[in-house]
Amino acid sequence: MNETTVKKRSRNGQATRERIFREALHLFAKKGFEATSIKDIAGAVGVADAALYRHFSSKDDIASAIFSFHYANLARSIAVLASQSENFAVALRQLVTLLCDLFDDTPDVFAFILLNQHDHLRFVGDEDNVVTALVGIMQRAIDSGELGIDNAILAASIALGAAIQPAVFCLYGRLPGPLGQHRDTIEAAIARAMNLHGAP
Amino acid sequence: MNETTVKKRSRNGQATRERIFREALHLFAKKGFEATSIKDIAGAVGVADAALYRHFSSKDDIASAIFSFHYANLARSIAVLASQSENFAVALRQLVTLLCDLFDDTPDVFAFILLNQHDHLRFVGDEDNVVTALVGIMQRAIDSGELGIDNAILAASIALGAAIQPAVFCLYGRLPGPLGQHRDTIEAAIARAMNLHGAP
DNA sequence: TGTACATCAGTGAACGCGCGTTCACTGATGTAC
DNA sequence: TGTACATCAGTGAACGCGCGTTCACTGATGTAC
Repeated sequence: MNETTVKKRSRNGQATRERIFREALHLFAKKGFEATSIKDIAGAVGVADAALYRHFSSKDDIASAIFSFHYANLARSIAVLASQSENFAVALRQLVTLLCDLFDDTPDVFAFILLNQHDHLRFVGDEDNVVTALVGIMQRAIDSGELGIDNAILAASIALGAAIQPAVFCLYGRLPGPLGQHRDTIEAAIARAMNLHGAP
Repeated sequence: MNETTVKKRSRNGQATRERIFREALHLFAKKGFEATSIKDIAGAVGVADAALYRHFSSKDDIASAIFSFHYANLARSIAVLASQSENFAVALRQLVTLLCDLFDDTPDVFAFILLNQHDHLRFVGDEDNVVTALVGIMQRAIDSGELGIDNAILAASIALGAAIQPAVFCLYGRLPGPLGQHRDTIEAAIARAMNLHGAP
């Protein structure tokens, strides 16, 4: 035991809160919400179980906070990309790039959203909603004549599935990573699926 | 209390086993495995909790039996469809039809497999495996020159995602059902995505 | 056909375990004067 | 600057609850002779 191992007691709870946030994300992504206990999280952070309750009101609250933060983040990125792309083809390319990067750079975030979406999506409104943003992209492309599928929601689901399922295959080791190496193939396939027409 | 309500005691445990199988599937599909208790299942079946252990060795055993049965069933259907289709385009059409029918006819089965795949897929071998069957279809189409994506696994993931995500949207009420009404659009989109060429 | 016994499906109560959560408490850090 | 007090992050032990599972038992059904 030298002096560097002495427990520091800081009043900056924000730092601990962020470590809980990060470690819980990691465990939830790896094992799932139910299979992760409060003790697991506290152990990973290096504090007693009870300390978690200084920063979050419950186990559910931890998961909700993590999901809301990252999901809203993703939704906002998609909305920004949509508003900044000069046409539908570019928007599709950037969307695929965004999802590939998310998967390759922060696999925990990707896996967590993927695994836990069903428990949280019903609490997410239309604001900062990934699906809403995607459907918006599709509807604009229909209106401008660039998209050759007349149902925006259906088109959004097809494009999303075609982009996400390769990531799922990567996650479970069926497809070698990084996902980015398949980006061009995925993007081209989605572009064909969407039956692109040049804007009139 | 008339005589028709008197509890019958039959020695045919198979019938009870099948009711457990069906009710558990329904509850797992609706609420998920963790959120469904042994009491829930027993209540739905109309027996005491302990009776379940005459037919299955544990709660996990119930879920495993249900998953194995239906997943292997699906995998075999896909393998049959693959072996009986005269070309890749027909196989794709039949695959989409199969998945749409599965969703519309037995939504519980679809939802259960979708929600619980991650807990069970690692115990599934290559025999009777949905992904293996799909990749086989893709590889044959690559060999025959019909498929314009050179990575069979990647192509399988894109096609699967494009077919399944619309079902997920249906399941969560974002896309109006039945899924079958979108079958032609989905199938055409996947065919384009796969960059079909006529067999030489 | 009657009788004695074995088997089977199902019961109700209890068990132990792990979980999320609470509680009184500690000691370091910040603050008012 | 010193002192008294308030606040904060963190602790260890305990709690209660619900869960999956077990157990001894029941009574109807099947079977051997």
